[in-house]
Amino acid sequence: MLTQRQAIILKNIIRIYTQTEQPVGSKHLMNELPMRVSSATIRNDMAKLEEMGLLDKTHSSSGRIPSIKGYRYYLDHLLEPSDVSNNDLAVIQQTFNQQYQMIDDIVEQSAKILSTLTSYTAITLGPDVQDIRLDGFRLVPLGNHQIMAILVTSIGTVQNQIFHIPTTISGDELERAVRIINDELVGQPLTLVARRIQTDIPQMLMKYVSSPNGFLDIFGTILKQAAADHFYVGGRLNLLDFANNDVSSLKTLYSLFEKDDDLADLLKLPDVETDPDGKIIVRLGNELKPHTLQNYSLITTSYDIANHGRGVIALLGPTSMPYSRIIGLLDLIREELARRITDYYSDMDN
Amino acid sequence: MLTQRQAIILKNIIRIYTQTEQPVGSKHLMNELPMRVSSATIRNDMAKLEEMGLLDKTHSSSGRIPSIKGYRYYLDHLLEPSDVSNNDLAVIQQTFNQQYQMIDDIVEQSAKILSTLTSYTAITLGPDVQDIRLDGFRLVPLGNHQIMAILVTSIGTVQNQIFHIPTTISGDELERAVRIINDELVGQPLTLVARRIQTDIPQMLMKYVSSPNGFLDIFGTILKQAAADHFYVGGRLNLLDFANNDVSSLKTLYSLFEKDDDLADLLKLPDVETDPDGKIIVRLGNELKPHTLQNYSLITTSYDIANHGRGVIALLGPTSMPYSRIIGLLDLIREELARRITDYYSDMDN
DNA sequence: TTTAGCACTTAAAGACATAGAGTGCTAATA
DNA sequence: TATTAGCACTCTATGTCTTTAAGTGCTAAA
Repeated sequence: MLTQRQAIILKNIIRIYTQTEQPVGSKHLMNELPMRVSSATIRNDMAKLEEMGLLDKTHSSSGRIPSIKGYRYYLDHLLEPSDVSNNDLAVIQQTFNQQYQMIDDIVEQSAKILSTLTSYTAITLGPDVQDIRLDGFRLVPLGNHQIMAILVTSIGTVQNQIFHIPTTISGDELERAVRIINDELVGQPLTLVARRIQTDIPQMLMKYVSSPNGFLDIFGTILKQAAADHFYVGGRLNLLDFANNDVSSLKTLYSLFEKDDDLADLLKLPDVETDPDGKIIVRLGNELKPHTLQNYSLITTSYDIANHGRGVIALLGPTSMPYSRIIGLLDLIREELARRITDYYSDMDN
Repeated sequence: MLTQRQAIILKNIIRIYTQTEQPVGSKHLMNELPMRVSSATIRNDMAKLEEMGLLDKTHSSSGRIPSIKGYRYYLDHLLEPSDVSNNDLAVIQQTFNQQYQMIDDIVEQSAKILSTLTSYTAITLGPDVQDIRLDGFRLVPLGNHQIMAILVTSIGTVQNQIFHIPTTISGDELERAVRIINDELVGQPLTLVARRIQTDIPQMLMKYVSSPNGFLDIFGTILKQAAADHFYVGGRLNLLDFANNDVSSLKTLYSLFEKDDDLADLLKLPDVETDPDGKIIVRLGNELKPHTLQNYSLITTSYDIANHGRGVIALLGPTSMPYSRIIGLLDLIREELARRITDYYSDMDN
């Protein structure tokens, strides 16, 4: 257990180190503490904190820097989120205020706001409703043997892709196939739809369409896209500032951002199901699987939309972030994002 | 005028400097020349080349590095493109060989290949036909007051975007409006279409549709997208390697890649109209407007598709590139890209 | 015209001294 | 008993000096 003074010392070393990125010495720290103690006393406490593994030295006679364990202790026991500044508040309100064409635009916008205000890199994911249903499927002939396949889901997201179709498939057949898909599958959860196009649907199509395989390929492709998570990354370029010229880690991180599956692994929290209140979770580099993230810190949280699932907000930055401010900010944006999406749904319903 | 030996010396200094990034000294160079001369002779020639401004020194007793003027001279008078290696050739053939859904996929693929083979950053632009015509316009209702607008051009490119429509516009009206647009404008060049929706089309719509403005906004938006240039950038991450940790130039370059208009300014060659044979043009940093590009070099060329316009291929790299190899490579990819697109068109026509 | 030879220049690397910021420990103090 | 003043010690950062190696320019001979 830490004494109260040790806690204050740890807290302030972390605060100062975040600002200066330099080891903090006892004399310097003396002038930064809320109470008056001598540098020798601070030195004694620092030695104890180091013994406990909460502080490190860069060399035997250097000042102290927080260790990973020290950060962990700080995050678990000492951190108090601070209020969002008026300036930040104004930016958030103003930037969010606009007309959105679809939910994903709001989600994307929140990643932009978060990255702008923090100068780190933000990642957001739209609400992941367990029972997203198929709302409609269209094939639009574009001429030149091209068709555009469009799939709309019950939460308003739209997937589309252009396909080349061989001359052997007639427009008539396609139209019949689309009608069957819509008659049979609209209103059903995407998971069930995915199962059924493997099982009974092919036979059903067979009756009316001569070669259902090409058609099912198209539908399956776009269905898979619709069912997959789509992440938005804001402030990619900020990474250049806080990755200390570590080109190799930059490369792997940028590649990571392109792979939605890997991002999902990284962000989906193990206890996201059981944790109802969207708690903010900070994971330090060593606690993350890809060891590329060693010197970074990842803050994740989730937001709830009543009856419309739960999404994820995350922030990637250096280990030495001003956590108080950042977490206050994240909390506000979480609420704001949820509110905007809720508004969007209620606008849609009337 | 350079003597033959001076030319050889300049050429070899550039060659060695490209490999080592170190100043080249007379003794070292002596062992790298095709003929046997003493270091003193080389020193004399080097002094003359420096006098002419073709070489620089980093300090008074250092070896020589090529000056910008030296590179310019080399590019204009000494450079001989080398043949593409068998290995590169195999990569190009193999990577190009696949089924493409649309022309832009081929253009994008060529940017990827070029950046992979060079380790630099490639930018490509699809063929820019003067008389791209409107091939069709569709509005697909998606439910929830959303519609997808789709515009197809005569060269097979497709633009689509989702819009929110107010309840005041009826589906019937939209359908009528779409029919009028297609009847009146299909087959006409996009430039003319853009003009006509400012002039006579609004009145024409007025007769059949109560409020044509919302509709024209949608059509105008997507028309503008279809008429704009769409660039593909390959090997963005390679920039991290050859930008020497210059974070600020990295940021401006990455931002540049996002702005198609700025890229167009940069890449569209002044003499692209008058130059029929798609010559390869190298522009060094100081010859480019954005002074962010000071330490880089931009190689541009164009490719012709008979009756289907002309596109642009570009490569951004450090000033000290192995130009012989790069230019040979660029030339081959230019031909290959043109061939693939031509094949695509002829496949489409039967 | 070319080359050998030589004096000169400079950057890079190592050796060394010094200042400054920091520590740990001891002994005195409240 | 907890705190503090004092002091010896440690390590980095900085500056100076020296040496080495790679290079140059110039001169005189081939």
